[in-house]
Amino acid sequence: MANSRPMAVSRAAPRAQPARKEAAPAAESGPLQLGELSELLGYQFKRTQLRIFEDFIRCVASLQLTPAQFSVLVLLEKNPGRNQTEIASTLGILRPNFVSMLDGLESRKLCERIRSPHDRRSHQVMLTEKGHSILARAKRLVAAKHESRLNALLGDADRAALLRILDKLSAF
Amino acid sequence: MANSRPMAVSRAAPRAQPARKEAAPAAESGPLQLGELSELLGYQFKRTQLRIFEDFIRCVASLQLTPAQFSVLVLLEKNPGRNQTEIASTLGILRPNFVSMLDGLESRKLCERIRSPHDRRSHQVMLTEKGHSILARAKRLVAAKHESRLNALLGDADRAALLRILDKLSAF
DNA sequence: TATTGTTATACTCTATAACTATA
DNA sequence: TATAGTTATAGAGTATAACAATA
Repeated sequence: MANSRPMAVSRAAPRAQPARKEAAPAAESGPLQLGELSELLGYQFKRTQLRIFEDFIRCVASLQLTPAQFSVLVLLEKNPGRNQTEIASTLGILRPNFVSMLDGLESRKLCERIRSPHDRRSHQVMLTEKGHSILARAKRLVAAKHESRLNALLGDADRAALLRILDKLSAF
Repeated sequence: MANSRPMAVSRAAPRAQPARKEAAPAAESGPLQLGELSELLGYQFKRTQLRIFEDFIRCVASLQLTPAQFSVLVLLEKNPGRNQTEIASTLGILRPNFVSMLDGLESRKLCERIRSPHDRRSHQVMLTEKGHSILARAKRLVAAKHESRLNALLGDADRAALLRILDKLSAF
């Protein structure tokens, strides 16, 4: 999990040019220049997303839940009785890969599969009492440690702006 | 690469409650409710980032460059002669994993490793002429197809706001 | 002794094909 | 025949330990 903490993705100190020289020869030491990566949305998105997930994992470490597992539990809570195909596809998880994921959650008694009486091919998936309880605790940890830290850094205005922009990007 | 195109992460149509009933029983059909995932920055970040990378890959498909390979080429252009450890760590890539990545680029004659005369343990990595050329073409494709599509969707103001917020989040 | 590049390895994610049981 | 869940499998991506050459 602990990767080599990479540089600060800083936009600062653009290193003044030697005035006359063309094609700046690049520094021979010190931090590297990111060049156009600084303004490449995909690059910045990826790096930021990794940091956010790292923090999420750290914040709910006591409950041993990954971001993906958390997202499944949230979906089960809000949509009890839906089948595996529906849950998986909503989260962008391929059905074959969702099987072992559910196995993990079910073996921990956080959710259960129940053969649907209406269509015996499918499973109605739902949280157990323990699943509800763990999810509630996870939400509290996320709100108190993870989201609050993000909010403190961003401020209410930028957090709202970010969510609005992310929503806009859902059409991308 | 082509995953099951997941739902629209929409924030719309919150499904009016039946007025008196408590604990809304959740829809029995139709799209699932995302619940608190709608406002979970990490979740929205991840989904958006995947879409952005998919588009990037599609846009530079003719040059067969992944986002990671592109980022290496950009870094080599701006920082010629740096060693593998420096390049890799700047991009958050672990040194062992960077070896095969460089092998791939070098076998395509896009870059070359040169034993440093000052420290014969290390390699000075630099773009070849072909590497410069491919990178220039890649940048044009990214600007003309990828970034322009993002900009069209976001608008200048939101693009700038997003980059500013991402920069703020680099301290996270 | 410490560092650079490297190999080997393992674990997670993601992706596709194909099977079974139901419909 | 089509669909839900499943198995098997393959390929990325990511992580750690350890080795040879060099400092």
